[in-house]
Amino acid sequence: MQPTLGVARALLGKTLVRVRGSAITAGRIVEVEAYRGPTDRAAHAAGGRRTPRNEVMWGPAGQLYVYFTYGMHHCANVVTQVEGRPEAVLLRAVEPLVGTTLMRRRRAVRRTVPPWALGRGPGNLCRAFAIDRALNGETLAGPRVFLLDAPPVAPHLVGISERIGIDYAGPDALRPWRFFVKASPAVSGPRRLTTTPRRT
DNA sequence: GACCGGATTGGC
DNA sequence: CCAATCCGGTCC
Repeated sequence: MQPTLGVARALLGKTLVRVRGSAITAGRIVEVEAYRGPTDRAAHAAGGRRTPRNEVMWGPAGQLYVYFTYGMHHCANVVTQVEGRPEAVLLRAVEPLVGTTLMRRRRAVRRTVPPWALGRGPGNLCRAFAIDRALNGETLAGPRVFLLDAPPVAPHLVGISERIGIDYAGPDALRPWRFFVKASPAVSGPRRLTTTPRRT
């Protein structure tokens, strides 16, 4: 089983596809973050916490872990390890490829918002792709959500930084577990690098 | 059962 | 900088 940092890195460039009835949206994953089980204070499974909300994280790899936060946003993760080992990769941004009109309607944004911004940020991504808790535990090989494989993004094109929005995590807030495609306009948050890209 | 704060976002 | 707006986690 590939380590979660490797999965995160490998997810960059792949296409996320969402099918709902006849409606199809798809986008290229350009920003992700790794969250690693009990020892990661930023993770929902920090300290070994196992609750109804994060139960899917404790399950096998290849499922979607979707949670609701700030009273209004959903965040989607890919579970990455075997049962009993709660690690996941948060999908933070995609570049829309298919269904931009539908994404715009779901987002309910003004026409001045450019297409490349429709999947920028974890909450916006979920809204554009109609991902909510109904998809928590959904397999990523299923009819409603799946990934299309793609060659890895070349290391020199990948930025690495601290994860966003986890200041409460103490020293773990500094871990360089965010990966993004440097050239993509759809990347959310700062592009400052804390680490030089390397093999993972 | 109460209380606190969030893996966010957009507007001022 | 800050409000929005529910829910989950924690502790009583």
